[in-house]
Amino acid sequence: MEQSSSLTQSFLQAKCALFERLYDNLNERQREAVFTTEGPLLVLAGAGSGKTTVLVNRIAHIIRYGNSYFDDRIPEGLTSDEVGQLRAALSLPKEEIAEVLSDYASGSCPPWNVLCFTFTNKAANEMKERLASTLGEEIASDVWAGTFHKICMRLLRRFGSFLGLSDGFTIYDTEDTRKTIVSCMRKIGIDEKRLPPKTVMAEISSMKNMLKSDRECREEAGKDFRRKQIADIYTLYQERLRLANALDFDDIIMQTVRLLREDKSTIDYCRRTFRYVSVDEFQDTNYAQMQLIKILADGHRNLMVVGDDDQSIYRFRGAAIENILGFDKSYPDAKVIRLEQNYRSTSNILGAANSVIANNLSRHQKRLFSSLPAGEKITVHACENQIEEARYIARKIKEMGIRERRKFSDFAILYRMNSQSGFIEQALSRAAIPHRVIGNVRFYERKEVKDILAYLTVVNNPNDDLRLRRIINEPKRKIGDKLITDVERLAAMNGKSLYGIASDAASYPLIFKSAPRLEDFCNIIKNLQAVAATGSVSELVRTTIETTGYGEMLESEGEISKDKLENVNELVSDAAAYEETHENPTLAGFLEEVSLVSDIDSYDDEKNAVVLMTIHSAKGLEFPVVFIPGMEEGIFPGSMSQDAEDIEEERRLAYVAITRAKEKVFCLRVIERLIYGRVQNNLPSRFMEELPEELVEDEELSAQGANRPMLSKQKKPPISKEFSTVSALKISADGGRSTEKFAVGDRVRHNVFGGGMVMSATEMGGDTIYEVAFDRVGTKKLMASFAKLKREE
DNA sequence: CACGCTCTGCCTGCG
DNA sequence: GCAGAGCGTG
Repeated sequence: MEQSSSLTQSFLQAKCALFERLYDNLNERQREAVFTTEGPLLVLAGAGSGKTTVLVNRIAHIIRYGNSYFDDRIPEGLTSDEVGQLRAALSLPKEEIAEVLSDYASGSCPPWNVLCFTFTNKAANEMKERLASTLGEEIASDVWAGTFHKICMRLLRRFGSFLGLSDGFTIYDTEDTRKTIVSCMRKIGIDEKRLPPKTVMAEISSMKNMLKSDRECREEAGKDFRRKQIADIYTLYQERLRLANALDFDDIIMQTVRLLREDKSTIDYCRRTFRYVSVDEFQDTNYAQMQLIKILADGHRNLMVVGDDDQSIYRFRGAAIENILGFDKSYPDAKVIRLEQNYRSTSNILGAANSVIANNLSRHQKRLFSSLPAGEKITVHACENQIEEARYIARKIKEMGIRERRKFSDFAILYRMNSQSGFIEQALSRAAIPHRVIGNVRFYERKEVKDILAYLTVVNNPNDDLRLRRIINEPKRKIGDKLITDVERLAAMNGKSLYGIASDAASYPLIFKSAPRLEDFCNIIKNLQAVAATGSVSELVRTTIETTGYGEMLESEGEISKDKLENVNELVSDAAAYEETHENPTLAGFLEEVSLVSDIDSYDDEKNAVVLMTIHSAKGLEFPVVFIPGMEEGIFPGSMSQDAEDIEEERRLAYVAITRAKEKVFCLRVIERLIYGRVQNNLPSRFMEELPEELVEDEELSAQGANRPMLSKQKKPPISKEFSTVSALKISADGGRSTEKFAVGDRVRHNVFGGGMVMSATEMGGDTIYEVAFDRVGTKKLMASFAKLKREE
């Protein structure tokens, strides 16, 4: 007894020591997260704290060893010799330790029992690649790793018939959704001016994110007319989706939750399959996704979520930061592990980022630290205008490229909005600096690409009226609006799809005359369906371009449509690439793949080029040198952010931007900004002011603009003759002097427009122009001497 | 039915 | 300042 107890002790010690040795490239906290395979686990992973490493190692660990680290059982018939050998194994190279451990591990887990939600496809692919290098290609490919949408689509394709979804259902993108909603509104007779489709879309989307059906939406609306209208549109919209055999992005999640709640065979399958569930970028999940996670994880309760509340930047899209802030309420027994050591950025950069984010109130308290040297200070710089700002960036890239022998791919330019890229692209081109822009117009959203995809969708799912409408007269086939409307009317009357009517046009007197044209179109589709049934996807794409006349149309347009032709042909190679990377390539699979890619998925850090993208896209990436142009009030934070919560989100965005950098950060701003065709003089961003002075190197005056006075923290603002901005704080300080002055943030009242809030104040020719966001009529610019603004009590 | 003119309305953006 | 939508005309 004595003997065996000490043997047990020795064995367990040796086993744990071996596991620790196996992961000695991780720190203690990271290792703990890897070993904690059972039960709910929240990993609060600060920026650059090795979150992905933990996630990958943990999954590999689960598959290989299960809960072996904490499992106190010992293998049967273990001898003291074996334990001695185990101890001796500590000196072996890691691969051999791994071998030895698998002999003694008490558990392992088939890869298909492991589920991991990632934020982008790119993250999922990277994860699979990293798993492949430790576990081998075959095992890695059996892990369920993907975005919420990918995983849900897999479940919907398999079990969706329960919900009435038939094979080959379509995914509606934002544009399809918008068009459908507009058409629903017209049907009901709701004025698009009074109720913008954009608002309706956002409302319906947020209802779906809250898992609310149209019925619940209507019940909640009560007497609220507007909300009742939205509920009506919601109902009709869902009806349209159902008829078209389509789902929108929000439905993919919502319907999956429904499926799991209502269909026993689905939930049984999932509970059986997903023994281990992990979620990356947990701070950006929404309510529906959280419910999905709970349903899936509640069988085995082996749920690990990783995230950083400070990097939650999708609130505007429904992400519920409460998911991460209140995880311990959903799972009171959750273990919490904080990863606070940053391995990415210099301590100056981290100090700057910490100091900015410290201004946020709603967050998990934590303090990231870096063991890297101080490094360079943050450079803060003001330029005269956006052209100068762009040139400044180009010049710095050249300088640092030569002096510090940097590659172009060391540099990233991260901005608040895509429209900021234009000037910078120009400057980089002129300076012959290779660069790539991520985002802007997404490839799959270009008209010509969407047109070809619409053909493919119709081939796959002829009932998709929306896509059919898109292409029935593209290229022109003399099928005009009048005729389409007639076909639509017949379709509604007979309960058929547009295609159903068009393919049988001769039987309807109303459109009998046009039957040949409609039937010609249907024959094109039928022929393509035949190709789809026998040939490859890429062949189908090529045939589509040829037989629909689309390619011919583009060719005949010559030079103007050269790019379009290229894009369309690019689609053929995309299809070929899809065929190569998938085991059972199908048209439906290709279309799904295409609907679910994001622009960041195409980012390839191997290419030696400067990269331009929004801060949102840069989440999860890192670069040696980061430029952040447009650090101005009204841009970053944007003019749309008003309440404290919006500002906190913007601040998190600033935090994300700064923490992307490993070695150097440039914060840039512009004195005179041309925006929406107007000149704006923005104040420096408050986030710039929040940088600690000792970590900042002020390079305020650009070489070109040195002869002109500039705004700076210390200097008084300049009063140039025709146009200049006065610091809002200044106005506030001088407030009570002569005529009443208002500061940014003040509540004011206007005779006609009513109450509102001052958004900006600009001195101009002795007068002050206030930009006021009125509660009822939106934002207006007013001259102080005319507007007769009063302070609102 | 196609073209061209005017009007509007603008962030970020999973998939 | 620019693109996309709506409207009127040839």
